[in-house]
Amino acid sequence: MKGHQTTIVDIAKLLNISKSTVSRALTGHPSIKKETKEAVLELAQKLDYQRNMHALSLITRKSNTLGIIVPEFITGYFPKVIIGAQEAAAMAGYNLIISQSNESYATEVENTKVMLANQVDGVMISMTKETRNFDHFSVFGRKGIPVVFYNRICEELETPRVIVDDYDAAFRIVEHLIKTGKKRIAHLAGPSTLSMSSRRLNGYLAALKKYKIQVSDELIIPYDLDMDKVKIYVNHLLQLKKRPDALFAINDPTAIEAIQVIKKAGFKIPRDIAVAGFTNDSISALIEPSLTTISQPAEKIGATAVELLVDQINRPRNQWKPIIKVLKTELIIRDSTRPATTNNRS
Amino acid sequence: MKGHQTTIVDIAKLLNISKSTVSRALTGHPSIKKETKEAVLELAQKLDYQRNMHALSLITRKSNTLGIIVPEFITGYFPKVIIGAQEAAAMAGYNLIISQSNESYATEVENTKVMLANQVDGVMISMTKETRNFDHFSVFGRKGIPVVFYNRICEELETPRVIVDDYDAAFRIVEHLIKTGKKRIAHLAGPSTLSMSSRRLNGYLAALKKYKIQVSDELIIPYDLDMDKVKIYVNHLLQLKKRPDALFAINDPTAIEAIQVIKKAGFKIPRDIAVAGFTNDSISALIEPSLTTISQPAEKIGATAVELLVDQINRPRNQWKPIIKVLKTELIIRDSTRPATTNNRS
DNA sequence: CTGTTAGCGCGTTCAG
DNA sequence: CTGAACGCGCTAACAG
Repeated sequence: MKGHQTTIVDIAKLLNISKSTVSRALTGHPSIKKETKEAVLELAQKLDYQRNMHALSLITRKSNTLGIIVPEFITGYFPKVIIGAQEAAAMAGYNLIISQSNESYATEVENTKVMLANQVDGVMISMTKETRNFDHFSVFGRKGIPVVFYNRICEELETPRVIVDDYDAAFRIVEHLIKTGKKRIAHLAGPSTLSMSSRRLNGYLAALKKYKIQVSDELIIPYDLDMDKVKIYVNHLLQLKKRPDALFAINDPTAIEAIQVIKKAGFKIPRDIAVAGFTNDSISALIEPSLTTISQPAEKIGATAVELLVDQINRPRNQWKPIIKVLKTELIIRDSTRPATTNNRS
Repeated sequence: MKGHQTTIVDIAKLLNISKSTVSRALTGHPSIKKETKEAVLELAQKLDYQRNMHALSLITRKSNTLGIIVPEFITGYFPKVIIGAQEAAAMAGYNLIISQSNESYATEVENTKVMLANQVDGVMISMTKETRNFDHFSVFGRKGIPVVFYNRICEELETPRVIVDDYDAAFRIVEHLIKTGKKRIAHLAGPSTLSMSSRRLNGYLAALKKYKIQVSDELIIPYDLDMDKVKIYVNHLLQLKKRPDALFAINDPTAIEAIQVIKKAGFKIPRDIAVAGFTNDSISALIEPSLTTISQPAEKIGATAVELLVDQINRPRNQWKPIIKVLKTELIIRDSTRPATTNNRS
C-alpha cells in the first residue's frame, strides 16, 4: 500500500457526491444537508483527511507562516528570541520558518528569498553585522509583506522595531563601574553598521560626562565582533601608558574572551581591571570571575516582534504603523566588577 | 501601489512570450534560446520574481519542510535540539516547522494535524509524558511520511530513533554516588510512559547490583514530572526511618527543586544527602550547590534526527530502515555530590 | 526552440 | 440544498 494523501476528490468519489459539496461540508458552510455533512465528516476523520495548506495558500494568498531571520546561534540570545516568537506565533495561529544568516550578507540575501518563496505573511529580522545595503529588505515592502526588525534594526527602513534601552543600559553599567571607583574605562564598541553599537557607545559617553570623566579616544576601540581580534585589542589596551582600570565590552562573548586575555597577561580582575559585558549569556555566570552584564528579555523580544507583525498583517497597508517597542533591561552585578570586600554570588 | 507577488504570467506578458518558455528559462531548461533566457532572467531579477513554493509543492508533492514536535520549552534541552535540527535541515535544503505539545496529549494530536496540513516531508517527534495512544503517529506511516523519534521515543512504532545511553549514564552517575561513600540512594523515577524512565531506572538498579547494595523499594519513587509533587516526595524520603544519603533525580529541574526542599528541611548537601540530576541544564551549574548531572549532546541529537529523516525521505518506502542512533553522554561532577574536602568548581 | 493543454487540491462563483 | 466550471501559480506532456 503506497502512501497517499487523502483529498476532497477521494471522499467525494466514495460518497458519490460532488467535490464542492464535500468542500462545503468541511468548511462548515451553512447550506448543506445535515446527513451528507455528517457522512463527509465521518469519512474524513476515518481517512485522516487533512486540508492541504499549499492548495489553500495558493487561493487565499495567505500562508499563515511567519519568517524569522537570525544572524547567529553562537550566543544564547537568538535561540531565546526564537522560543518567544514560536510561542506567540502558535498562539496567533501562525507557523514559524527560521533562517540564519551566519553573519553573512550574501546568506542574508538568500534568506530573504527563502522567505519570499515560502510566501511568508510577515518576517522579523535581525541584520548581520555586514549588512550595509538594504534592497533585499525593501523587497518585502514592495510585495506588501510586513517586516519587523528586532535587536539589530535597520534605521533606514520605516518599519516597526523591537529593541531594548541600549543607551540607558550602557549608561547604568558604566555608572556602576564608576561607582566602584574606576576612572579609566575602556570600551570595545560594536560595528558601526549596527545601530545598537552607537546607542551603547552613547550611553557610555553620557555616563562619563555625568561623572565628569574625560573621554579618552584611545580607550574606545571599534571592533567588528570578530572574536579573533579581541586578544589584539585587549593586549593593546593593557600596554597603554595610562592603562585602563575597567573594560565595557559590547557583548558577553567578547567580555569573556577579554577576561581570558587579561588573566593570561597576569592582571587581576576586578582589582587591576574590571570587566563588564552585555546580554547575560548563560555562561556569563559560570566563568571565573563571573561576569557583570546587562540581561535582556530575549523571549519577550521575540514575542513582541510577532505581535507587531500580526498587527501589521491584520491592517491594510496604508495603515501600517512603524511602532517602536523599547523593552527594559536589568543590570546584573557579578564578581568581574565587584570589589574584593563584597563576596556574594549572584 | 498595492503589494503584488510577481508571477510567471506577469513576466510572460511583459515579454510577450508564453508562460512555459518563461518557466523553462527559470528552471534552467536546456532547449531555449539564449537571448530569451537572458531577457527572462533579467526581468525576473528586476521584478524580484520568486518561485511560489506552494504552487510547486502542489505539483511535486514535496514541501521541502520538516516538522519537529517538542513537549516543552521549560528545560534548556529542547531549544538546543531545535538549533541542531535547524542547522542540519538548512544544510539539507529543508525548512523546519516547530510545534510544541506542552506535555498535553490533546495538543500533540493537534500538532500532528498541523504537520499533515503543511505536508511536511518528514517529522521528528519527542512525545508528551501523557501519550499512551499512538494512532496520531501511525497516520504518518499510512501517508508515507517518515517519522523519527528522539529522546522520548515510541517503543511501539518501528521508526528510526535518536537516544542517548540512558542506561549507561544512569549507571555511571549512581556508581559515582556509591564511590563517594553513599549507600542508601533514592531515585525519583520518570513516568512509566516514557521509555527513558525505565532505561535510567535499570541503570540505577544495575549500579546497585554491581556494588552489592540491596535495592530498597521505598527509595524508588515513581513520579510524573509534575514539579509540584517533588516537595511531597522528597519530604517523604527525608522522614524515612532509614533516611537515604543520596538522591538521583530523573532530570535537572527535579533535582534542583529537590535541593531546595532538602535545604529548607535543614539538611546539608552533599554531606547528609547528595543529589544528582540528568541532562545538564544551563542553570545546573549556577545553583548552590552546583548540580552533579549527565550532559546530553542536545544539538547533535537534533542534527542526527534530521539526518535520519532525510535519509528515509530519499529512500523508497519499502527500504525504510528503523536505525537507532545512541549518542554519548558525559558525567559532570559538581558540588552536590562532591565530598567537602575537594572544593574545585567545574 | 516554442506554444498549448492539462492538472496538482482547493474554494468560489454561477446555475440549477 | 447541490453540481459544474473556473482559477490560484506552476510544471510537464504533447504538439508543433
